[in-house]
Amino acid sequence: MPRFVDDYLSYLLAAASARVSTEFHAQLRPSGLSVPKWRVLATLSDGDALSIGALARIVLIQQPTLTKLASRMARAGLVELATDGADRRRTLVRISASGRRAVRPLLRRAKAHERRCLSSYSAAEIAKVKAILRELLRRSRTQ
Amino acid sequence: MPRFVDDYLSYLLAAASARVSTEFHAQLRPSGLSVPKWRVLATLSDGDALSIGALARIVLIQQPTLTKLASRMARAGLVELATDGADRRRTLVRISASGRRAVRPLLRRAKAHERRCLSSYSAAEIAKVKAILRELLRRSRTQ
DNA sequence: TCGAATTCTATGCCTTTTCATATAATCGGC
DNA sequence: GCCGATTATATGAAAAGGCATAGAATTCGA
Repeated sequence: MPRFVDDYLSYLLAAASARVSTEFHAQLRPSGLSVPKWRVLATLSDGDALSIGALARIVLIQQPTLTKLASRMARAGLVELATDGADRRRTLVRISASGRRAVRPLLRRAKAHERRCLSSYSAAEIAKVKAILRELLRRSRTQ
Repeated sequence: MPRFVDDYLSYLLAAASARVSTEFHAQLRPSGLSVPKWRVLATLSDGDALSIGALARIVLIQQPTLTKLASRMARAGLVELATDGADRRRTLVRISASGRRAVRPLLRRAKAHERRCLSSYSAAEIAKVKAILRELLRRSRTQ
């Protein structure tokens, strides 16, 4: 007997997400990074500094939680915090050299992990799913 | 400039999942249920009792966390706990009458919310995405 | 049927998150 | 330029979660 959740979009997304990221989580352990820390570093790895609020929206963490996470990461030397000169309410978060060193090998592993997860799908299928996920995001953002 | 995460499957899944369930979360607030409580009740709503471990796997919560959540929910009268007679290591969790009353309107709302999220996709697209998500789950389960 | 190995849940300690709100800076209209 | 409204972040107390492990029941092989 199928349960309610078995056909429920929200559940399928949560389950697929949990499965994929839990598998990768195991690869994270040796580096000592938690999942939230990894997400922050991965997000900051290829861009410039972001404000607390902007970063929180991207990494799917609430603002007060990110404020605390960022300050722990700053204490650990993974990121650097600075007040935005243009808008002094803002705190900018930037990846540090040491954060960059920590995240570099993980980015490679993450890409490899994704390839494994998707290895049996065609490029067209992968593109289709990603497009639908992006579209779901875009749509709900503007609602 | 696209960030690393923008094309990263794990992120797209997490983001889509977060977006969809956060929207629904707002509808959950009046009932006083947290997302984990809602998931437990929705899972138990259409089936029989489940053991702590089986339920934890379904609702994507770790076992010690679920042990604590279930006991809070039992204290709140939403579920009932009982030792499994057939295997006395097991604790069975069953939805109570009051839990059922609490979850019934939410199940309707959840279905409506899902329809809204997916309203602009064709039936074929929806089926395709759900199939791929289920396949991702099936595959990683057996690895 | 005995005992080691396995499975299932509970627990304790510590870390992290949440919720509500305070504080600080900026914006907009006058 | 000033003031109320808005936006951005920080903070504090309480709740929840994570990890390691203990305890209890079951299983399986000899």
